[in-house]
Amino acid sequence: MVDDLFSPRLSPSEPDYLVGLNAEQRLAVETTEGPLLILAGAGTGKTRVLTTRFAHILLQQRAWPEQILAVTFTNKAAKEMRERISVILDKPVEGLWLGTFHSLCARMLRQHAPRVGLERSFTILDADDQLRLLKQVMEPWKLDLKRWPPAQLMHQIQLWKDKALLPEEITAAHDTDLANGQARAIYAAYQARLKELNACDFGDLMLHMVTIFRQHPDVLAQYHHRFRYILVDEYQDTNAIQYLWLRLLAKHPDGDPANIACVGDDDQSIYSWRGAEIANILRFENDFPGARIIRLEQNYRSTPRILSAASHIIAHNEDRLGKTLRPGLESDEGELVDVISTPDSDDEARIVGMRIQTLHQEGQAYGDMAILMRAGFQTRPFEEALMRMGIPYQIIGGLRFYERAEIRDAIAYMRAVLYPLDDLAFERIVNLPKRGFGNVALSRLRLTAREAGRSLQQTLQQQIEHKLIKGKSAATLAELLAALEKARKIVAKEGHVVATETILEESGYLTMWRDDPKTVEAAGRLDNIGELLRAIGEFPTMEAFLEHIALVMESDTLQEERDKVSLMTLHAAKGLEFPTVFLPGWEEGIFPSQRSLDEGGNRALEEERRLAYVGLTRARERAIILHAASRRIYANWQDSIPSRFIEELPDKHIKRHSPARHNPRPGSFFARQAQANMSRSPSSSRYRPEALSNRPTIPLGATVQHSRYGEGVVIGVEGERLSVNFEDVGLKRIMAGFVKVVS
DNA sequence: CACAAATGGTTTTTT
DNA sequence: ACCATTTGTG
Repeated sequence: MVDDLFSPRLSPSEPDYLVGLNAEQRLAVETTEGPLLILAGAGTGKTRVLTTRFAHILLQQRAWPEQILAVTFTNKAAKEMRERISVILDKPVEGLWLGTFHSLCARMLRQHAPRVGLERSFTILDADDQLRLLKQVMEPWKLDLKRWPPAQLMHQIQLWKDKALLPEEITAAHDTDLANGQARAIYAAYQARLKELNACDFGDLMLHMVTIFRQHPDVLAQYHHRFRYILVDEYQDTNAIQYLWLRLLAKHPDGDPANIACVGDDDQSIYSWRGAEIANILRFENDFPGARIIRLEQNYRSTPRILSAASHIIAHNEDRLGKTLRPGLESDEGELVDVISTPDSDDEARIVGMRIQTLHQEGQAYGDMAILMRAGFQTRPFEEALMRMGIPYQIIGGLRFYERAEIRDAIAYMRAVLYPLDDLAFERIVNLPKRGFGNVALSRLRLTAREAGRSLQQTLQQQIEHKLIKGKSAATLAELLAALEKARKIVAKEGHVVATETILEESGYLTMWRDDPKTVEAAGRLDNIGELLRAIGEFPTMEAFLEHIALVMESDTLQEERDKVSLMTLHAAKGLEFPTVFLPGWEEGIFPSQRSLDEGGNRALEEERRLAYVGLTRARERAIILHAASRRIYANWQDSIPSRFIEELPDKHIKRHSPARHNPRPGSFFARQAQANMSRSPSSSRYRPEALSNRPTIPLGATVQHSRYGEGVVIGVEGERLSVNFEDVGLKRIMAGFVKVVS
C-alpha cells in the first residue's frame, strides 16, 4: 500500500482528463469517497464519467488497479470501458477486476469451487445443455411434458436463482404449481445432478458465490480487504442476486463500507422480464446511509426536438425518480420528428428504404442509420426491401455465432475429448453423424452408467468390449471412442487446434456435412467451422477457449465494420446512437406489445414506454416514427391502429405524413393479396398477377447480376430460391427477384 | 432405428 | 409462414 495514499494531492494545474466535464459530471468524478448513486439520463456522458472516475482514482493513487471492482452488464461494455480507461491513462491497465457480473463470479468461483462441492475445473453449461439436463432430471416424475413444459420450469428455476433462492429455501410463497407442484423437488434434483457432473449453469455462477460469501466469512473478508472501490454500470438492470452480491461485497461487518458508486437510469430499465428490479435503485439510500445522489441531465447527443419528443413520452410514466433531460448541445432546434402513416407494412418498409436512399445520396453514410423495432421478426420486410434496393444492411443480435448447431456440435466434440466425464457433451455427439445409436439405446446406456456410477464414455467402452453392443453400430462407436482417445494424445503433442481438426475429421463429422445434399447450407456450416478453428487458435489452450465462449456468447469474429444500415431490436440498441433512427411498427398490439400488456398490465405499459424513450434517445439528428394501417403477421393481414405513444408526442415538434399507397389500386383486398404475393412464392395464391406468373424461371448455369454481391453463376434452383455462386462473396441463397440474368 | 408426417408455438435476451 | 420438436410408420 502506498504511504501517501490519503495525503493531500497537489494539482498545480487541472489534469486534462477533467477538462470539458460539466459541473455535475465533474462532481460525479471527484466524489470518490462514500456511497454514490449517479442517475444518468440518456446521452449525458455516463460512460465518460465512469471511465474518468476510474482513471481519477488510479491517478490520484487512491487505489491500485487490483483494488477496484468494476461491473458491467455486457462484455462489450466491459471491453469499451477498459479501452477508454487505457486512453486516459495512456497505457494499458492491468490487474483490474473489470467485467460482467457473471465473468467476475466465474473468476472468483474458480478459486473457491470446493466450498460448494465443485472442482475448480467445473464446466459452465449453456442454455441448451441446461434444458437437456433438466429434461433428464424430470424423467422419474413421469410428468406430462405437454402440460408441464420443461422450458417453463427452467425459467422458474432461473427466476429462483435470480432471487438467490436455494432449493431448500423455497417456501410456499415462492413456489409455483409448475411441474404439478413438484417444481421445488425437481430443482433440488437438478442442482444435485449438476454437482455430480462437476458443472454449473449460468445462474449458479452468481448463486454459488453468494452462497460462499454467506457461509464462509473468511472468503468474503478476503474480498473486503481487496476491494476499496466498487463501480457498477447499468444499475437499473440489476436483479436481486446481483444486488445481494454487491451489497455483500460493499458492506463491511466492521468498519466503513467500500466506496461504491452505481450509475443507472430508471427511465431506461427495460429488462424487468429478466428479473431486473428498478426497486434496487430506489432502495440504494436505505442500504447505504448517507449516500449522495448526483443527477446527470445535460444531454449531449440529440437535438432539442428529439429530446422534447422523448421527454414528453416518458413523462407519462408515474413510476420514476424524476429527471429532466436538458439539451446540452449548442445547436438549433433541429429537424422535426417525422411521424409517417403507411397503408401497410410493405409500404412501411419501402418508404424507409427510399428515405435511406435519399439520405445516402445527400451524403449520409449507411452506417449512420439504424432501424429499431420492437421484435426480431419485424426485420423481415425491411430486409427484403433493402435487399431489393441494393442497400447494404446488417442485423445486430439475431442468431449468434456460438449458438449455431455446427459450432455447438464442434464444441461438444472438443468437450468430449477434453473431459471424458462430460456426459452432456458426449450425448450430443454420440449419434452425430448417425451411428445407429438412437434415443432408445442412449437411455439404456444412461441407466447402466448411472447404476455403475461411471461416465457414458467409460460405460460404452465396456459394453463394446463385452460385446453387449453388436454389429455395425458397435464398430462405428468403437471408432468414435478411438478417435476421441487419439485426439486426447494430440492435444498434448500438437496442440488443441490440430486436435480439434482431427476429432472433427476422424469422427466423420466433417464428412457428414460434405455429403449433405443441401450444398449451400452445408458449405456455410463448413465455413463456420473454419471460422471456429481460427478463433480457437487465438487461445493458448482449449480450456481457455471454452471458458471464453461460455461467458462471451457474442461473436467478435463475425463483426464487420463496414458501412451498413443497422437493423436491430430496441433492446439491442440500448447504449448505441445513430444520426438517423427509424422507428417502425408504432401500432397498438405491436408497440406497446399486447403480450406484455396482458402479462404485466400497467407496469408493463410503463416498461414499453421506457422502450420508446430508449428508441428515440438513440437518435442524434433525425428520428422517423412509422405506423402501418395493415400489417402482415405470419400469413394474415391484420388491421392496426396507431400506437398510443404517438399521441403522447408533442405536436410542436412533430410533422405528420401519410404518403399514398405506392403500388396497385389503393385499399382493396385484391391489391393487398397482390402485394402479399410479390414477396412470396407465386404459387401460394390464386390472386397471383399474370405478370408474375409469366416471369421465366432462371435456368441452371445462368450468369446473374446482384446489386450487392455482383456477378455469379446459378448452381441450384428451387422455385424462386436460387443458389448462386458469386465471384466475390461465394455461395449465397437468393430469391430470383433480386437478381438480373446476364447470360 | 431412421425417416416422414403431424403438431404446436411463435417479444424482448445477456450472461 | 415457419420453425423445432414430437409422433407414427416402414
